[in-house]
Amino acid sequence: MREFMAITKALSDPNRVRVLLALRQGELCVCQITELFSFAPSTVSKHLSILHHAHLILSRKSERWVYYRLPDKSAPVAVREALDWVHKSLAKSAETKADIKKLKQILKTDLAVICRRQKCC
Amino acid sequence: MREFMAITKALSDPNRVRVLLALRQGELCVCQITELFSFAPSTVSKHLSILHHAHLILSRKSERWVYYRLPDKSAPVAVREALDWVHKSLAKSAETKADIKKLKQILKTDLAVICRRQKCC
DNA sequence: AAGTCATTTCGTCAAATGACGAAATATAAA
DNA sequence: TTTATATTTCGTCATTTGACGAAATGACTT
Repeated sequence: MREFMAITKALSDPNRVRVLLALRQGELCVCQITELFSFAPSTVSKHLSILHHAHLILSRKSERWVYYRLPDKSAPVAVREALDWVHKSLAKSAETKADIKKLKQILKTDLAVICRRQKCC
Repeated sequence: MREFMAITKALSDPNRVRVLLALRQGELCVCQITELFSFAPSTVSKHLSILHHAHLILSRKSERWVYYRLPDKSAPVAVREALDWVHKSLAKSAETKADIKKLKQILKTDLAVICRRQKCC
């Protein structure tokens, strides 16, 4: 029950759901997600930690960056089913399409450039 | 997206999830659910209205009482999948078993008696 | 037509949530 | 070893949420 509620609470914020849908395109580092959302890095980090706590995403550190990704088949059943449900329900939504479009642009740009950009404005 | 978030927000409170699991036993009226939860009737009513708004439950008025039930196959896909996911994840949990046990006792008692009982203490 | 009763709506209040910026942390670069 | 940089943690604040009781609603009974 506690684990299940961690999942539903994680899914109860639209921006966290957007993260899950964005990660279907492949793993992303915090600054790429921050760029996608136009939120403060600390805000994005908090959202990611809530998703991570619910085991809906996994993290990996490499060089200067922390990457988050969706879990594989070995994830708990409740997690896998939640992720499938989210994707099935929203993959075709306008919001998801817009995010994926913006994400494609972000992925074209060098990581270091994106991160540095977030310092000034 | 809006409909989907209505569902996830509805599922983000454990008491609302408990309602969905209880309704697997068959339709229940507000005072029976109130009895199960030991909350104020107004609180239960609010929870039910949130579930109803997300289309996770249906309502029916008969004689003096309002009955709530789970929807049938004709419900939206996202709703059906959510309900299946909840049930699959929690049907065997300790909390669910305890609720069902208490519910069986409640169902043995006459509706009018239960409702009247909620006036005094 | 008035009264009763189950439920809902409204207003209030404490607690939780989600946003931010500043400071702390940890790792890579110089 | 110092500096730079990406991320996280912390404290603050406005908003939302979930609880309650009181009052309103709406449908049977009488």
